[in-house]
Amino acid sequence: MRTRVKTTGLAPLTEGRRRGRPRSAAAREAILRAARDMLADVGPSSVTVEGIATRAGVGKPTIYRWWSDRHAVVMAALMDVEADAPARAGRSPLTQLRQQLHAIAERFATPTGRHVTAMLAAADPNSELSKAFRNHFVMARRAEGAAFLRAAIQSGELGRLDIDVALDLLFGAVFFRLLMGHAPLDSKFIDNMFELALCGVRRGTSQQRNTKARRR
Amino acid sequence: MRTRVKTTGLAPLTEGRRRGRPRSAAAREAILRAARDMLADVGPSSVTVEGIATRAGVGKPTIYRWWSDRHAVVMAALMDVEADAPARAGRSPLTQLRQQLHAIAERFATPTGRHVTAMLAAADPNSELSKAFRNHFVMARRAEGAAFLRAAIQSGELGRLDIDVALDLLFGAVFFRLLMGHAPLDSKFIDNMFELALCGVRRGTSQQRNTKARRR
Amino acid sequence: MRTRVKTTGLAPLTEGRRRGRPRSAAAREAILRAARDMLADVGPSSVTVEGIATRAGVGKPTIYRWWSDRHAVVMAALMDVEADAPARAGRSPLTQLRQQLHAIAERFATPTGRHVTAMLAAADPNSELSKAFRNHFVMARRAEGAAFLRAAIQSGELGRLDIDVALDLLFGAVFFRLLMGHAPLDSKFIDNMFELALCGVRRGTSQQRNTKARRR
Amino acid sequence: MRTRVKTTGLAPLTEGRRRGRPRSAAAREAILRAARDMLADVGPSSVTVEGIATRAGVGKPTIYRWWSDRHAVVMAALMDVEADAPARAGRSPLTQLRQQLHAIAERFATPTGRHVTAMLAAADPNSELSKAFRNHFVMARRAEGAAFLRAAIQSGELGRLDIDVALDLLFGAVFFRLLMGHAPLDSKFIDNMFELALCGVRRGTSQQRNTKARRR
DNA sequence: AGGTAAACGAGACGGTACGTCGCGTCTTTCA
DNA sequence: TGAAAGACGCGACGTACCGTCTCGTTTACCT
Repeated sequence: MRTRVKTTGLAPLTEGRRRGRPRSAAAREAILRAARDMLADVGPSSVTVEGIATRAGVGKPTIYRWWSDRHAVVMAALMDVEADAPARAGRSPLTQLRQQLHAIAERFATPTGRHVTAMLAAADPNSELSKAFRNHFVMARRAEGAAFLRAAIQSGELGRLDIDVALDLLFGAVFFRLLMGHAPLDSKFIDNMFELALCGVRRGTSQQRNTKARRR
Repeated sequence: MRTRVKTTGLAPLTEGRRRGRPRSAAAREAILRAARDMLADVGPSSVTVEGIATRAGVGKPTIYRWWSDRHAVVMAALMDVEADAPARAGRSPLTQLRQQLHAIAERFATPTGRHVTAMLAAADPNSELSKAFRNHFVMARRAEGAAFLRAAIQSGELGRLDIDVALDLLFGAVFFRLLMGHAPLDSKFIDNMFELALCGVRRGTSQQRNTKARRR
Repeated sequence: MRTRVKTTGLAPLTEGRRRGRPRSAAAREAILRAARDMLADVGPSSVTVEGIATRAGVGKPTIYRWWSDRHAVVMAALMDVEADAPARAGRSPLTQLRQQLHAIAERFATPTGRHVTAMLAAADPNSELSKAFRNHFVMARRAEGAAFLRAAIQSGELGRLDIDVALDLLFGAVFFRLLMGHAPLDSKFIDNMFELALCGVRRGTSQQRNTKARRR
Repeated sequence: MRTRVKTTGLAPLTEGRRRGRPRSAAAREAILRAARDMLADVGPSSVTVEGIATRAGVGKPTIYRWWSDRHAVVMAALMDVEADAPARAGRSPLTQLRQQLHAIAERFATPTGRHVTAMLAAADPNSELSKAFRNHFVMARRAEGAAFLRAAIQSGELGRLDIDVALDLLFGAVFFRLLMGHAPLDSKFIDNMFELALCGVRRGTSQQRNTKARRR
């Protein structure tokens, strides 16, 4: 039989040592590297399977052995950006959360970041891959953010609030600027936005300071 | 010379009566109608120029006379969705703003709405058409929202705040759920999100009342 | 009614003075001139109606007012090559015939001549226009040749022979070399061919004399 | 690299076993068969690549892998008519030559024969393909005829003559009637033409007999 | 001298076919 | 037996011309 499991480029061919020549991990890496390079040049919708194959010095069928279709390869290539988020050692949970938002903004403000955003929006929202993609890029961060928020509530920095709603406010604002591009996604915006979103449930005196700082 | 101005389907060939046979507005309409119909069926990336031409009873070159490529036609078709604006006759500016957010959520929750969102994110962010597209769909609403916010501040319903930041919080949260799909974009969410975003700058006691009133 | 007589570019719009603006003979000439120029550049199959119209500074419909389709215009343009027939003032009818063959060879050896030959062969053999074309170019010459042959028989230069057959031999040989291009269509060939074709029915001793005389 | 050798449908992809999937000879045959069928229906200028592809159950690009453009495919299809030349077992070389001319006339008098003639004349006379085409169809026969003529001279049936000139007379006459269509290309014409062309260099008594037979 | 009807240039129209590109599959040979 | 090479069927792309159809303008004739 010819059919073979597609690993979607995520799982590392476990399943207990097959017979015959093993799949070339080198080929897989070359493919991803080529795809990443091309993405940087031309954007996701202009990356072609044939282009990747040529650039990676690989046959097209080898690509299709690992991924089910063009979309999947491109997504995999985008997922492969370095794992970032080097464990911000901040003071308070709230400060850590704010720093995280800054980091995200920086990360996605690059051309590649734009491509990721584009793929996020363009893909069939119901596909398994698309979900994995969203999960990998956004929801994982959002989960981090949730931890910070919970910690802040625990520590008394914040009053009671719906964590999901708060996260969507914060992350939404960031990605909205990213997608629309109507105004710069700079650190000032993040601070202001952060402040406004949470000022109603803030405890302590940092509130006033920040509110002043925000004034233009 | 052969080259001719593409009007990007927006401008109506003004510039003072050209020579030769005028372009057929009927053909243009038929094209857009056909494109819109196909969009509803299959999604933006599966709409083909040949399909549109056939369905509209139009030659392919006529399509390319009006728009420069496939992308442009599809965008134009999506822009053509009825201008809605149901003239929310709300009480206070803040209520009106909240109702607007509900309306947007409803609108974009449809398949066509998803398509619009996909195109918004997928298109080359620097292209003229893409900007027009974003402007037409999102920024126009955002501008409406800005008016409500200003009115609310004027009327004393809200304290001082940075309007741009507030808008990106509100709209960002809506589109974030739309894109990520990690949680439902229901009216409860919108109320809660609205509440949290503005609770820090709210005046009076309307807070509790609104939250209850919105329950269905 | 809109329909109008196509004159096939031959008849000069007689039929008793129509009303309205008369057709512009200048436009007609410009069209033919443009077509002829383009023929010389690129060959019959690459001459386009749009090209002619542009080059002649004329609208396409004006072309179609005079001729029914592309083919007809091109043919008309080819027909328009000057009527030549330099009135060979030869001695004997046979010499005149031979000189005629030389003249034809010279005429058709040009690029335009090749184009004429191509059209001769390529056109639908049953169309009216195609017949007129063949008639104009080849059969008219052949008729001239027939006269020479008849005169030669009358004068006793030639014995009895089937004139049609003899003409097809002579003209066929010329056009065969023209089309096939396997060997040069030079004057030596024509002399030799002429000699061989008729040597069986020749009277007198003119045979040797002619062969020598023709040497260059 | 993407570019690939076009074999012009003549050479059989030899050159020492290429890598990758070999070109499908079956597809090539199907293409030619489809093209030949369509030629019989509609004539060379109405045969379309898309039509061939559909009829042959083949993708358009496959056609362009074998031939460079429409023209080349049609020519190849015409070349593919069965190799004929049923080895005329005649008596004398001269009789064999005459029979050959009859055979040619018969062959080219069919619609397909007309198409061949049309292509012969219409194609760019300098292209490689065009030369091959002429060679295949006409010059190969002419070479056969040359052999007959040489044999006839050797055997004393004919006196000395320029073989090239004689061949162009004979073949020219046949193709002239074919192209011009001013008179039927029947067997009587061929006999008469044959007689007249060679009567001057004929030996023996067959001359008179034939000459009488020719009279109408 | 003015009307008026046809021809004019320009160029958009519905079509058809072109030749190309990319998809995802298949069939070879090579390592 | 996996991988490179690359041909395959498919189908859409964007372009070139075809021959027809408006447009607004020009030009000669005919009151």
